[in-house]
Amino acid sequence: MNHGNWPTCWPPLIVVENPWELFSPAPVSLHYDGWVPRRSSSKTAGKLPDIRTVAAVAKVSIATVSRTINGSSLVSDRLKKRVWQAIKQLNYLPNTHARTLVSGRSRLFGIIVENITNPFFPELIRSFEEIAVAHGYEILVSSSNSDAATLASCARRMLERKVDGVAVMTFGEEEPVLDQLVHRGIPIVLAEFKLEDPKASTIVLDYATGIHAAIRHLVSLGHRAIAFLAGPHSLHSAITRENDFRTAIAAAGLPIRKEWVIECDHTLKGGVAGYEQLRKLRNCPSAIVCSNDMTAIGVLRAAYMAGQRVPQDLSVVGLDDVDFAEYTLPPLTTIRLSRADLARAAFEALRQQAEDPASPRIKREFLVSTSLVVRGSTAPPRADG
Amino acid sequence: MNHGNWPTCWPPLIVVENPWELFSPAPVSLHYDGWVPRRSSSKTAGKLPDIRTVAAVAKVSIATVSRTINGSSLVSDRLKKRVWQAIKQLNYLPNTHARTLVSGRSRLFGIIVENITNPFFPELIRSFEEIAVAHGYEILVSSSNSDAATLASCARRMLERKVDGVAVMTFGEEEPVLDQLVHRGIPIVLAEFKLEDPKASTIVLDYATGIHAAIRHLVSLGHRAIAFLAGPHSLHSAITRENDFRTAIAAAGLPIRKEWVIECDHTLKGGVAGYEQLRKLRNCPSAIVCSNDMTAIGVLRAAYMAGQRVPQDLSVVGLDDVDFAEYTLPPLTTIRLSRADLARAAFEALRQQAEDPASPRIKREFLVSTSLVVRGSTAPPRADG
DNA sequence: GTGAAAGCGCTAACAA
DNA sequence: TTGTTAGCGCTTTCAC
Repeated sequence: MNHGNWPTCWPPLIVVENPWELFSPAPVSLHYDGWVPRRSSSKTAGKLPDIRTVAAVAKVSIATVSRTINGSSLVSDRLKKRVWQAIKQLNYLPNTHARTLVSGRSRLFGIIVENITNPFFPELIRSFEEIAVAHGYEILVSSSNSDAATLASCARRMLERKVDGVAVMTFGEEEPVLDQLVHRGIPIVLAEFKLEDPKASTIVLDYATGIHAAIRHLVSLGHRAIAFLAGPHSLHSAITRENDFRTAIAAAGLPIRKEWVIECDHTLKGGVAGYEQLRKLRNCPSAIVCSNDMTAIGVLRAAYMAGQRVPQDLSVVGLDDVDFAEYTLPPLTTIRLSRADLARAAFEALRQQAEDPASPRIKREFLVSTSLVVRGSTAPPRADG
Repeated sequence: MNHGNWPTCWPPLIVVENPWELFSPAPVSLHYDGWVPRRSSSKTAGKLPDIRTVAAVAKVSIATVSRTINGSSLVSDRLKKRVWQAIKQLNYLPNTHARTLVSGRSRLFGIIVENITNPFFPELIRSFEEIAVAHGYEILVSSSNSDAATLASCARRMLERKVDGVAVMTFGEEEPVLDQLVHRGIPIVLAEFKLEDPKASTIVLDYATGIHAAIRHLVSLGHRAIAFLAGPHSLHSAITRENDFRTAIAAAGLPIRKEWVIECDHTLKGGVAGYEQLRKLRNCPSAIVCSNDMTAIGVLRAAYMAGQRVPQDLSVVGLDDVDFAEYTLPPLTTIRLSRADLARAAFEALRQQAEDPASPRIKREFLVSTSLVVRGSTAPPRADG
């Protein structure tokens, strides 16, 4: 099979001028003249056209049809044209399951996300889907909802569907599925978790750059009491973010108080809870950096309910830069983690492994960086703060 | 194939106590004693176990393995047990593509959404996935991004993957794909669009109830100048919502000014633009009802930037009640459209058609209602308003 | 109850 | 270049 030539649109633009005509509902009139169906015609009647039907109409062998579809160069232009005409006329669509069965490749990539209702992930999925479709792949999406059993079930289903690779975008909860996936020799990409397996790639997320920039920004504004609402410690990524925060604070020569670092859960609710815990403190910080945007938005909400104004009374910084961040009140200052970059890296990692596993120069590690986006939720602290 | 018995977890709980043990990475030691592989052993070596491997280990025929897997009652308990043991031992997973190829059913449902980055849809997808997985189905997600070509491509890919049905959740842009889907005899469900085809079902959305409640709420608060930020007129649902708004306003005995109904595009940006257009008016309305929550959140943002306070200076009502609505500033009063109900209806419609297409009492129409959720974005208008 | 065997629609190896 | 043919892994008759 010619993997490099899998047509992205159907049929490929080169051959047929307007591929979307294919989908016209016009009744198809077949010209089988002289062709005798291999099986009883009563069985064939009313069925969708298959490769044999196309071959019969185009008066070629099924191998030629297959070669044409797969962009093999071994077909003469004359036959190629006839085949595409027949395909068009019959409104034929190849059966992916059959192709997968014989070729051993499904052109399906799985993507498992932590929680699809966190806007970070739909944006990631959208980018991933766009890239995949552009390369002739389909995607299977699953949301693990941070539950080990669900995650395991996602993985099993993907295995049954014979995906060519899985992007595990759970940011640190992946252990339970790794074994099965790796054991079956399926290419995987992980975010932030290195695995000593030839089929596993890693996307290293450089949070440090963005977090350091955020701290510098806050310090230059005059803040000295900066809190951190961390993500759940079950997530590698949450721990990395917290560590980067600590390093940045230390680099700025600032103290870290134990009670200023609170473990939340990356949800809106968690942000509210974290804020309330912070408010109880005698020495309340003047700025809060959050492990993700959902937490930050929760803080915005809680501060509003408590009558504290952002940014006058309190500065808030998020992390992710979800589309929404621009529309919060006030617009959220946040550390951007590009979904498009992440999706690109994940896809590239999988594609390499799936299409050229033997290549000696496979890239096993991808870097995605972060940067600070300053909006309206940060300002100098109050003089008496 | 026994469709009613497709196991939801693997292997079914009835037979094996802890199915997740299956995924243990423990090296599998095979006992092929006496069994001769059908093809050369060099080819079989290193390959994933298939149904023949299981049959050999369990010392039964592949037919028995197949029957066991599919929950056929024609297998004795003795053999059933042996088969499940072999499956467990080999860590065997059936190949979905092969099953689909021969059975003609993929146990795959497609779901096409308008725009996955609108939080309404991830929530819908999550519910749909949960229900589908619980019934042994897998889902294929696609986002049409309100683009006809993309939509057509989604549909074609789903057709190639031989989905058993498609939920077209684009709320009124579906025409381009309907033909192909219906033409191929695939069951489909549409939101709000009735199609005269035996394979098509419709989910009727009763916006009127929620919209009437919203208008009554606003009127009881004292509002008389109520604007509507509509969705794009290319969407059936947007038009329905607008009509229901007009009816509700008329029912309340209020006037509708032409300039108070503005066509937006259901995005955050659209809400901002709509608000700004409204602000230019001499007789500015004291309340704005929006065709969806994204628009309403955009309005909240624009009003904040313009220095208008919500709800003191302006009341805002959304529609959808996305998870976020509770966390906007102020919390958004909105008309709830339950994603869970919608997902349930969509799945049920597809399942019926897919599993029992001949049934005389197939339900072709499902109703999902709406209700008003009052939060903090509505209040009496200013005395001078 | 159980097994043997015929394909599902397609690709790839081999022939011509 | 083109065609013939053997399966991919499974379900499903049809025998026994």
